[in-house]
Order: sequence, then C-alpha cells, then structure tokens
Amino acid sequence: MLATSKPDRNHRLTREDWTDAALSMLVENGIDAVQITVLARHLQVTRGSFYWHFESRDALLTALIDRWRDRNTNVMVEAVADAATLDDGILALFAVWTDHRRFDPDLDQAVRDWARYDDSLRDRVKAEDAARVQAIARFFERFGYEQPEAFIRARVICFTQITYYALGVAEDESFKQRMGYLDAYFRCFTGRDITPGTAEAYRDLLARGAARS
Amino acid sequence: MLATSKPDRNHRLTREDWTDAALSMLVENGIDAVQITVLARHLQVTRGSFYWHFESRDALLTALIDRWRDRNTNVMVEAVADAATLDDGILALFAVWTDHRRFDPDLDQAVRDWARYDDSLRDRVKAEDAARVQAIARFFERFGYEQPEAFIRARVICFTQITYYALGVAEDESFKQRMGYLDAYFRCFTGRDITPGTAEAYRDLLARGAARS
DNA sequence: ATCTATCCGTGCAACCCTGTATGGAAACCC
DNA sequence: GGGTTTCCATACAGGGTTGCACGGATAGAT
Repeated sequence: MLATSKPDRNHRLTREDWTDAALSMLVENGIDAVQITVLARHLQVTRGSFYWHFESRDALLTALIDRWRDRNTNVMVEAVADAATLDDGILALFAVWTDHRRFDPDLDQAVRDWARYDDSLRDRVKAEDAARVQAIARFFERFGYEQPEAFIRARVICFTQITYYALGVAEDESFKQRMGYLDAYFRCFTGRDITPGTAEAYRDLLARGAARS
Repeated sequence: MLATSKPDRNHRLTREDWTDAALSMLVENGIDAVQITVLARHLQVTRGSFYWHFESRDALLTALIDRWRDRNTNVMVEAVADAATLDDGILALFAVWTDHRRFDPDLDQAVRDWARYDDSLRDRVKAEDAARVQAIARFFERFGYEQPEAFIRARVICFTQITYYALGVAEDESFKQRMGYLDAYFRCFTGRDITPGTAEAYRDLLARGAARS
C-alpha cells in the first residue's frame, strides 16, 4: 500500500509526504525502485514538486536513512536491559518483534538489502547489529551463562529473527502456530525449559503492548 | 588430441563467459547491476556479442537462476542425510558451509536479495529453504528429538547460517575464533554437549573436504 | 486588494539502457 | 580457394530517468 492514501492534500505536499512515499517504495520494491518519476506518479504530482522540497535524489536517500535510524531505535536493547528474569527478557524480545509499531521488520530488511551494495551503509548496519547482539549477550550473562556461550546464544537468537523476517515466515504462520512453537524456541535459544504457564504470560504481554500507543 | 577447452578469449566469447560475468556482477552489485552494457564493457566487447549468444536480457537472467540451482544443490541435505551420529551431521553441515566450492554463500545471498522483489523467484527460494529445514528436522528426529522441537532446531540452525553470511560475519572472524565458538554453537543448536575431542575431528573433516576435488 | 512566499505544472536537454538490423572479420569445412 | 558458420562491431530506434528553467496557481500576510 503506497502512500497514496491521502487524497485530501490534492495540492500542497510536504517534504515528509515525499519521504513517506519513498519509504513505502523502498520497503516494497527496493532502493532502485525509489525513483522520482514513479513517486510523483503515485503521489499524483509531477516531479516539479520534488525538486522544490529536495535538491536531488541523493538528498532524498539520506533522508530515508535518517528516518530509519529514528524509527528502529533500541527497542530490542531496552527489551532485555531491564528484564527481571530470563523468561521475561526472552518474551519481551518476542513481544517487540511481533509489535510492528515498535519494531518495523520490513523497513529493517529493506535497509539491510540496500546496505548490501552500499559500503558506508553496510558498516552502519553492521554496527547496529553488533550492538544488538552485545546487549542480548549481556542479558544472558546476567543469568549465569558464560562466554562464549552467551555471545553465541545472543547471535543465534538475533540472526534467527533476522532471517525469520527476511524470508517472510511471519506471513505463512498463524498466531496459533507461533504459540505452539514458543516452548521449542525458548528451549533452543536458552537451553533451559520455559516455566510452566508462561505462554499465558506472553499473551498478556502482547495484550499490554497492544494496549499502549 | 586434447582439445583445448579454452579457446582464445581475446576474441570469441562463449555463452558461459557471459553468464560467468553476469554471476559475478550479480554477486557483487545485485541484480539491477546486471546490465548488458556494463557486462560488455567489462568483457571488452560490444553488446553485439551478447545478442548473438542470448536473445534478450531475460534469457540471461533465467540462465543465472539455472546456474544457481545447479550450483547450490542439495549439499546441505546430503550432509545430514547419511550421518551416523549427531556430531557427524552437525559438523558435516559446518563443513559444507565453510567449503565454498560445495556451497557458495555469496551466490546464495545474491539470489536471495534478488528474490525479495521478484515473486516467482521468491516462491522458488522459499521452497528450497523449506526443503533444507525439513531435511535437518528429519536428521534431528533420527536422533531422538520430538516435534516441534526438531523442526524449530532445524529452522534456527538454518536461519542462523543464512544471516551469518548475509551480514558477512565470516569476513570478520578468523578460523581460530570460529573454532573457539564450535562448542557453544553445538550446544545451542543441539541442546547437548559435543563429545570431547570432536574439534579435532572437525579439523580433519575440513582437511578431507579440501583434499578432494 | 495587492504582495509575497509557497508549491506545482510544463517543456527541454542530457544521459543510459535495451533491442534490432546489418555488415564485416575470422575460423572452419569441403 | 569458395562457401558457410561463428562471432563481433556499428548504427539506429525507442523508451525511461534525472536535473533544471521558467512560468502559473494558490494561500496567507499587510
């Protein structure tokens, strides 16, 4: 769904409208599809509008990166930072990943694809991934895991999540299925058994997450 | 008389030369960079050569996909299919992934990126991933894991590998580091402890893999 | 009501890529 | 050596995108 959902602004677009449309195009068709001509077509405007708000296409691209950094902040890091128990931290991570208002997997993946053939962006993404893994590794250390196991477990859980969304598995699995996999995921990620009745706690966590915002 | 399989490259290119160049370009710069003009420039030839060997750019792209399917075949599936022990299967998987003559991670990743914005390709890649996961899941079942744990463990190990190469972690880690992580990986992936002295067996496995071919 | 800043339409030039048609050069076969 | 096949160069047409210049239209301020 491209950002043509605002026909009210028949005339008068803002700079944000252009970046919104560019973000949608980036997520759905990749960075090479972010072209001024097609964006203008989708926005029902000519390219004259664009060149008033932006000085060039590169300016738009840097605006996209800034938007991404502001959007996908340290939600993952915060999820495990103040977890009282192992179960809480893992489930908080799951909750963040399934709450697309806090964590946007499509945008994350789109930027990742873009970064594959852009060296400077690549380094930036790499740095952020390292920060995520390190945060989770610290979390595992707090609950008795030693190195390098804590680091490897953090990497495994983080990498699994990335591919999970990269392959679009979420689209093929129902909520019921995911809940049925919960125990197995927990055991595989932590090496321990989940405390009984935590599935219900997870459901509550999702409900709380859906309540606010 | 031994026919020289290498005709003078100075002039006279083959269809394979073009697909090779296209594969390199795909791996290094993505599918959108696979352009006849730049390939011709890279091959020191004009586009007239290309349109003699191929009827269109689409023909080249399908040739790329075929090449990928022939290359990255069921090496992973075979690795775990006839494994006598749990350790053997897991280590055989690791050996396959690190042997880039049997498994080309760059090509795999490039096709994956390409498939993100190509629906038919996306389905193809999804099917292959499902086959990989299922093969590993069967492997786990053979050694006493029950469902859905076997399936989830297969998915975790498979997905972790994909992101491992997607992020280019292999470039940042030394062989010594990877060997130091071996025990932790094994425990995380299988939930069991690796049998002592298996690291040496793994090194031997790598040596055998490097010996043949 | 006029002025001005804001926003967008239009036309033009330049570049890049694909695809085709045609001719030429070299190798190969008889 | 003549004819054929293989392979590549050249030229041209068509479509698409970027960037800029300029001119028109609208809304708010005075």
